[in-house]
Amino acid sequence: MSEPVSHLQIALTSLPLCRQLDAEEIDALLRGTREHAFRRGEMLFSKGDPSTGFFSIIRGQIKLALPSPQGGEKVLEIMGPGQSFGEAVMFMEVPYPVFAQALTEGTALHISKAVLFAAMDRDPRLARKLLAGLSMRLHGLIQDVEAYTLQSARQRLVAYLIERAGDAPPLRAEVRLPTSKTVIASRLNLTPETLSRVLHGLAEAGLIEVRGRVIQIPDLPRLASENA
Amino acid sequence: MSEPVSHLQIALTSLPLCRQLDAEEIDALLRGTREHAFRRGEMLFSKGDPSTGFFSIIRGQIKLALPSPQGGEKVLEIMGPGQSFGEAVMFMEVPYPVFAQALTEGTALHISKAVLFAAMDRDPRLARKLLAGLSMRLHGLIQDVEAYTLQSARQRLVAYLIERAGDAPPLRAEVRLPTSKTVIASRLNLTPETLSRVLHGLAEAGLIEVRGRVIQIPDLPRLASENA
DNA sequence: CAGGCGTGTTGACGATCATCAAAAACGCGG
DNA sequence: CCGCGTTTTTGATGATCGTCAACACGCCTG
Repeated sequence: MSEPVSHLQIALTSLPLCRQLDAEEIDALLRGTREHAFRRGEMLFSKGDPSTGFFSIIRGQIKLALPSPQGGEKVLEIMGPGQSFGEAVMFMEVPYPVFAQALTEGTALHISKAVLFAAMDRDPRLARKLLAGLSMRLHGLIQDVEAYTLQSARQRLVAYLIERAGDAPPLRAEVRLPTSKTVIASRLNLTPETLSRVLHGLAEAGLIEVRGRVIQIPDLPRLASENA
Repeated sequence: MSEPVSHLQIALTSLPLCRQLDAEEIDALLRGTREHAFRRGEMLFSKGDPSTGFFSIIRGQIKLALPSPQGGEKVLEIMGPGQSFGEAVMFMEVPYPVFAQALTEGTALHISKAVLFAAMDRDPRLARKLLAGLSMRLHGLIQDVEAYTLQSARQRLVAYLIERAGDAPPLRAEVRLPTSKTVIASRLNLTPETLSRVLHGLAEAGLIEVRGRVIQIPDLPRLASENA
């Protein structure tokens, strides 16, 4: 009666969305789930594509971004293992408003709209989880708007560093940038040049020490007090 | 057996969220619904307040905004009759990330979290509707971020006018600004001075004609082509 | 080890938009 | 129709940040 437990099953079960789901539901979802290995630079989907389900990252990094008219781009989110994206578009009749491109090689799960909707009808907890997830996403976006419209370049960078520092020790905290400074800059709505200068400025003020992608923060509270 | 139909019942039934709900569910929601009359300038809730439910506007206008450190504010949304807000915070354990202030006198419904959650457990369509609503909200915010980060003041204003024009005749379209130019400016992330100048510029280019809060657009496609 | 590409830095310059100040126009109640 | 407060406009000035160009650096390959 019992099938061998695949690594897909394990991956699916460990999704936040799927916690509390019984084995039968997991199996049902599994039937609409495909593993997708991606290469660095690969487009998971483009802006304007129709949605067929949502993605969850197993390994590697993916960026969500908007193309700019002049051929550039604006990075909205840098996502890593355990994070998922593309849920919201499933519930609308519009195509993707952003594109998704791999920053590194890696693998992702694609869960089809059909099996998810079917599972939602059987287990109302799934809908609740999705609502919670979308709400968090919405909240994050509002914070981004707040940053873009109300804060200076320096304030945005400081806020980003502090968020990344998380619960590191308040003294001698260390932050490792998740990807290239160019991408980080776009995420913070800066040019690479401006990011470089602001980092330099913070270092000159003794608030941080930069060594490549690793940034030392000798006094986290003092850095935080910059952002009054 | 049948109660008199209150105006609250009518208001609730006409909510997009409540379409397709049977009379019993409406009555259940009704028990957690309160009517709230508000005056111009009244705060419905402040940033940091805990959520107890969501709001739906019956009559009047309400703005959602972020306070700025220097005492100013950034308007996120200008909402009118039929629109609702505050759904997302119900699904998180965090307080409101924005505040809501009345732009005019009016009335709103407040539907308590408790009765809504109970109704959701009985009717899965409610959850589906909420998911659709939140998804639209998310989509709108992404468009806002796109506008703030990728477009100039002029482009944002043109896009706003075109959106407001909706399906008006392509020639001789007329747009009425929903509120004061100061509030519109903040919504578009401009100062009132800049809004005034950009309006002037568009008028000078023959793209629009401004008479107070009424804006004539002699050639909608030509205005749209401004935003390449 | 040379060459080359992607990434990051630095400097000079400029454009867009905010700020400050003041006048003008509008709306509304008396 | 007048007066007064609010909203909007206009002008002068300036700050922040983007643009363009050149260069440094690491890293990988041939």
